[in-house]
Amino acid sequence: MKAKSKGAKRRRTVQEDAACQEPAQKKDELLKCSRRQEKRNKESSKTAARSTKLPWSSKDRRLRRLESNERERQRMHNLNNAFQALREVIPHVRAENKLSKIETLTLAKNYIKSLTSTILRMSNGHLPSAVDRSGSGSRSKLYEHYQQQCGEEESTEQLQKYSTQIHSFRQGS
DNA sequence: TAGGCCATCTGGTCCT
DNA sequence: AGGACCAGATGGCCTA
Repeated sequence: MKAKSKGAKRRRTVQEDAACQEPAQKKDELLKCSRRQEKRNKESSKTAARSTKLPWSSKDRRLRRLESNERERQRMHNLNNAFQALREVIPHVRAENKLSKIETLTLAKNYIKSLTSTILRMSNGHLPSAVDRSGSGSRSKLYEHYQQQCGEEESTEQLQKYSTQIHSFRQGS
């Protein structure tokens, strides 16, 4: 896996896009900006035609769109914070090798499985705090849930799988 | 330079 | 009705 040592990067916002109109822009940048602008104009004329019945003026729509964008940006930032928090509780990963989102989720899933399997092995499948007292037997809910998720044969392989994965992430980075 | 990863914008749909 | 959520599109940055 690649090392992720990217600096802070941020896509231009619509407001910042206005700078694209500067004559000093490089040729390809101008092309990209104008293409984007063109697409936006096409989209906005499409939506304008579609929503002629709506009570919003085009100025209002624009304003509401900008507010929406801001909320969406905030939402994605929150999501990224959650990803970061998750990265920080997965052990054996060096901080400078930032896990991608998919790696984080995959590793977290296998980490949870390996922990569950370890707990069950250490407790022989009988956890006093997790015993189902409804009368369905002595097996813990944790054990039952785990078997539903993993199946019998997988339960002993999780730790190995997790270690292998960590190893490969570290090597690839 | 291609490919991976990511941020942002956007419109549609769901939920409160 | 309005905000949250989602997925697709787009383009920037970085590395091999």
